[in-house]
Amino acid sequence: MPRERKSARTRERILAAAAQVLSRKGWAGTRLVDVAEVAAVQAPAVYYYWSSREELLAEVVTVGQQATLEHVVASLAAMPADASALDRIDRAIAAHLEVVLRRSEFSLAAIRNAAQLPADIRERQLVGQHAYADVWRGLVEDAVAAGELTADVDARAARMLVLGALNWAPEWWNPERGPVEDVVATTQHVVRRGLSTPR
Amino acid sequence: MPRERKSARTRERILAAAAQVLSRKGWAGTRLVDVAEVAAVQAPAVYYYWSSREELLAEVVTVGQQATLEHVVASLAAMPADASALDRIDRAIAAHLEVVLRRSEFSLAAIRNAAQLPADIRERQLVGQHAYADVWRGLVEDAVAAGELTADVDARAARMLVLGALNWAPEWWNPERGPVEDVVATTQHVVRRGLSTPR
DNA sequence: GTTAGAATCTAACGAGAAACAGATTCGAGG
DNA sequence: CCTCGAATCTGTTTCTCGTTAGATTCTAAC
Repeated sequence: MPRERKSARTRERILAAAAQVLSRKGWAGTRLVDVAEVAAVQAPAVYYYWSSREELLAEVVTVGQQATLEHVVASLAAMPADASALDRIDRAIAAHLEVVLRRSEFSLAAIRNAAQLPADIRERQLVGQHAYADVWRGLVEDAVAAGELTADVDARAARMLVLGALNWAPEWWNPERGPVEDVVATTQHVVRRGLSTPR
Repeated sequence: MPRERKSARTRERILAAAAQVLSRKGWAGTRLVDVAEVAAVQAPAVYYYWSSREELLAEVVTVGQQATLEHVVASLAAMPADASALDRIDRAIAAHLEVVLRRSEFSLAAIRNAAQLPADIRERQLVGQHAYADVWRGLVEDAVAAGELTADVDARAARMLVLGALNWAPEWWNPERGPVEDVVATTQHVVRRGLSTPR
């Protein structure tokens, strides 16, 4: 097996281990020894791939954040151009939940630690967060403009309530309770009713 | 001024300071020096009131958790006995939001750190969490039984989606954007529509 | 095989923070 | 005033953990 591959795999293993520990122990509580143990490696091996603990953890957060943005954007891009605004919201809900429930360690690490990041990293994180918020703002605005979505509630609040419900899902869902698809369906159902124009 | 009062006030000041730091820095990142600085006291003063750092932080979490439970239960108890199930849910939403948005430091400390608690404290915390979940389970079951609430979605998932939206609110709401009452109204509106039986 | 470089380890240092001990100030009652 | 105890501080100890240095093993190419 080629050298590059093996090295890259070790790097991924450490990164995944860091995500796991970070999501459970928090930013300050994540010790390199624990990360190393999960990755089946000694702590100093981390310094072969990252220049500091902070950089490793920052990468975990970035990956966790980007994964959601990219998957949602890609899912939306894959839809037919004439899809209705509400259908696009349904799709975004599904995509968001798929990431946070399936790649939950990275997502959880990013979500749970957002408020605890050191100032400089927090700043970078906010940029990505705003980019993602823009996607949803667009989705909601389109739906309101198309009359498919009720205009009698504060759009920002409504949007954040939905995102809150989505981000919270990993806290209570676990695979043993049933397939991701069921949660997705329920969420789409509730959100669609909650936001759509009453007839 | 009586001695007891002053002493009790210092204790409260330290506890509030701990809540503030804990909500921003996370369980492991909360240093006694920082707490002490916010409380305008030296670090060892903490040991006059608590036997360890862990006990202080645990109390913050307990208070943050209990505050929500108690306020919601008290609000529901104050309602007329013949209130409809949906009205009771509206009231619970309002009460929950009032606590997490107004007493946000304790709530945030409890919510954000729930997953990072040391095992023994986490266990105690789960007991309270289940007690609170029971209250909501009851609310939802009553509404379904009364036919005021749609029975065609998974009740547990729906309940957790709502609680997620509520718990997430402090992450995006801030007083400058407008009064708590507005958020409460929007939330009640969206949830009521999201869960109620389609006509 | 041998070697060079990549990958990983073992051992040790040093900063930072919790906890403890003892000294000190403050404030109410005699 | 003066004293006694409550409340808080200063100085010190101990331990944990990130980081560094240097040694060591593994692997691909010649």
